[in-house]
Amino acid sequence: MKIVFMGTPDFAVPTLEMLIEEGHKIELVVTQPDKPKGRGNKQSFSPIKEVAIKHNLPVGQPTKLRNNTEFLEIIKNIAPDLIVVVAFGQILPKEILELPPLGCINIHGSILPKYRGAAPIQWAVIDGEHKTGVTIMYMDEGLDTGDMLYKKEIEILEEDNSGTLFEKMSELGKEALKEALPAIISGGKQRIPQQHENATIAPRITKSLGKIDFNLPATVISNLIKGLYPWPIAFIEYKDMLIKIHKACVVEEDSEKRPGTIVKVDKDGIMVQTSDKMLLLTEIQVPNKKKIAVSEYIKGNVIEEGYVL
RNA sequence: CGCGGAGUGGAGCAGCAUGGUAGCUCGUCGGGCUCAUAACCCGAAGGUCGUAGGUUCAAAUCCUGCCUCCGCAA
Repeated sequence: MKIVFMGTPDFAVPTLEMLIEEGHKIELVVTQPDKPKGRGNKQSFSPIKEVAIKHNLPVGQPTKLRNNTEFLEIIKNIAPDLIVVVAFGQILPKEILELPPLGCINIHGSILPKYRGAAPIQWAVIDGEHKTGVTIMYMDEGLDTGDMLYKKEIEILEEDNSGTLFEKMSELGKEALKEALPAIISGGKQRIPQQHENATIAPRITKSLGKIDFNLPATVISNLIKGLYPWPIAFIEYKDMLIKIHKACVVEEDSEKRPGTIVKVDKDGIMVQTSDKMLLLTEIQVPNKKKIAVSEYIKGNVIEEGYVL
């Protein structure tokens, strides 16, 4: 069986490695073009490209797929039986979707039809969901609207953030696909249409989401901080400084001060009043510096108690 | 040539424009107070100020090269 794999970030890596280990013939690995990255703008490969190179697999990096006849020809010549797409970052045009006899399969990071779109994992954390999962689905022309085939759930723990959940779910996605593969190869008899009326959208995360509003309840803010970790990181404005908040926890106490008031600063962290309880900021980052525990930061810097954020 | 920041006792920082005894907070060690303590008081140890040169009577501080680290943007 000939497979074309499309994917880009770390999230897709376990799945690609699984397909290789299972002995499937990967005819082509498609990933996003190399981009200048890091200090000095050095060119860098996507994690998926790294894996492809390691296994001597051919790599394709089209800038766009839509109206790209050249790339379409390449795929046609390969004549894949199946295309597997994991966090690829581009919409597949109809011509490609219709090409493989076994279809185009996608691993999506939510229990569809909830959280369709670019950032399902982050939004599940931000919304304070207690569980989420992955869905294996047949792709169609819509945004994560295709027929479903298999699901696998996972609990979102108190200590989870988007980063930890990403790691767990990339493994979960791999397992789900592994388990669903026999059904896919046999022709996909169990297509389950989505209940479109229950769909919700998880749009791309932007930095501006990260501004913390202390007029919200502590739990909501805590979820936001966890959902935006490890990127783009929630932040506060303190005296003309943007301070990123990497980690924080809810404290079950109410100081009855105005929301946003810095109630106390010590080695445990920065205690801030919210609309209900208090939030203890424990790991922060000031401009041009790396992230640091508050207990370290206050050894040489001052955070003013009583200041209102 | 993407933009920018930084290298000072174990940690986090100040000092540098106006060169001249190396300072602060924390930690460590010793002692004291206390029923007790991560609290408080007293004391101590610990630094070739990244590196190589230059200017100078004198350089953490001014000049030049080099090394290393970090943040942002994507």
